[in-house]
Amino acid sequence: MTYKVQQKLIDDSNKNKELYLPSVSIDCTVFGFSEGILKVLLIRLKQAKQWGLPGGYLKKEEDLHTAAQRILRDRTGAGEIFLNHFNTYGAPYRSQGFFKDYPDDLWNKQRFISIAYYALIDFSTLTPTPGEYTKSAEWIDLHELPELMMDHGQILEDALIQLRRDLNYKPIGLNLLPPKFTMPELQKLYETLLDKKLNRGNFYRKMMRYGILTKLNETRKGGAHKAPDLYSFNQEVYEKTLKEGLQESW
Amino acid sequence: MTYKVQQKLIDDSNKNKELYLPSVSIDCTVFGFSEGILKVLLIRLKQAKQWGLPGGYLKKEEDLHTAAQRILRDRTGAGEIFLNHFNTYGAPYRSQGFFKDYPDDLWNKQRFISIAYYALIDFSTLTPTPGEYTKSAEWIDLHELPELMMDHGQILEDALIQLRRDLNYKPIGLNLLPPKFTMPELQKLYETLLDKKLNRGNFYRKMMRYGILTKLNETRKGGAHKAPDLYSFNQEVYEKTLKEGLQESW
DNA sequence: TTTCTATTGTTTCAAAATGAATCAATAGAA
DNA sequence: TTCTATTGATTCATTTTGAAACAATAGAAA
Repeated sequence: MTYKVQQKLIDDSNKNKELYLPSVSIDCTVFGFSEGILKVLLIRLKQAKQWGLPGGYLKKEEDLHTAAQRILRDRTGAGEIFLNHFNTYGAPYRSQGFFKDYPDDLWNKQRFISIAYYALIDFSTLTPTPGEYTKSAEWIDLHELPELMMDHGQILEDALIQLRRDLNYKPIGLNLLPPKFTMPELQKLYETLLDKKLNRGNFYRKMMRYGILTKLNETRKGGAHKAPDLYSFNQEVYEKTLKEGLQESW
Repeated sequence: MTYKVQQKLIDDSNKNKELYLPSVSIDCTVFGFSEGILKVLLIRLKQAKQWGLPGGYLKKEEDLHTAAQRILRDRTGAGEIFLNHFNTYGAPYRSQGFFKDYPDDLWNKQRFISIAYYALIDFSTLTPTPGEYTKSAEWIDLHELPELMMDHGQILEDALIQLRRDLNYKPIGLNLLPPKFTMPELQKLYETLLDKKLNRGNFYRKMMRYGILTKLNETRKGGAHKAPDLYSFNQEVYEKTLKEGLQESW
């Protein structure tokens, strides 16, 4: 490691110690959907070979959600995003492998308990731009995942499981469709997130029964074949459903 | 505050700083069920007026789940308990009110991000005993909750919501019944956790369909009226169901 | 302009699940 | 021996689901 790199590390380390709460980090799994393709936002830190989830630290007086938003914004330029906390990762030596070539007194090398969030956005509206510490920031297709640093592979896997489970409880994902959308578009979203084909008629019927959609007097012309109807959310019912959930079972 | 109390505080503070990771704490919401009554394990710290959830800190090289287990054991004497992480609480000044009369350099007064777990056990098998820092540790009926310290009221409320939701996914709670149990006992458990009456015939039918129960060739004699059949879990199917969940919906 | 075709909107019908009620069996109490 | 409350299990109507069908239609092809 050159002297210059070494010095930058020490400077950053001191700055971090000043600014951030020790022991706590935040990792965000940002899923991106567009036209039937599901991607995830990954970054590569400078000097790192492996990809990882965008993450960061918590400022000493900062709220957790605010921090998660800020970290995402720094990495991606994304604005207000609906973030869901789903798990916490704190195995004692989870970062040991990653930092093995770094000095032990590096602030970043201490043990961190990482609070994990996931989010879902439209990747076509966002071109990731690498930030100060990252050499790459890209949307990676979920079917072409590289090996990830530390326990980020596990975090990503868990996030996807949680996202799929949440689909049963919340009209999640609707917030990444445009204001007006068609039933096939909505179905495609569900199929992509679940990685599973759904029956068209049954999907239509079930969605309509939830009552969260308002059918507009417009169709999406332009494509070949029959023009599909356009829908928007019934914002009122949508909010209510977000709180109460789609189904109960017991 | 007397000199002696003050000195103890400082000693503990130094000991804590030595032993534990900064910024991270753990809170456990332990629900206790027995004979149709649902309670929660609450403690009162020495010098504290309000009740709170049993919580503690994470040792510098300790695993999160191990720490949660240890904290629970210290407070309750409980052995191996199935703990579920459900949320994290980290509002910047969440403990400010509680510690307002304490010196600012007290280790415990720093900002903590609390990792929250819930557990479910049979309260009749466990008599809580106050530990070193607690003057009381008791099972409190869920319908007679006192006001709790800090954000513990919120944590408890969230834990119950999560527990109820998990009932749809996991045969949770079964682990707090004795090895042999009756269908009415199982139903009572569900009714208590959900705070809702369930139809007897339908509950029976649904439970049987899951296939997680094995009917034994025994009945529970002794009570008045017809003796109910005894069941045990089909351990194999139980494990599988824990992984895959009871229902999918999509 | 007419015909064709793939896609969409909606319905149908059988199968499965659910809700509510019923009936037979039975352990202990009267 | 009879009575009674509870349990095990089933019935039946209703609702939901799964799978398929049919009608409508925008643009492509002829």
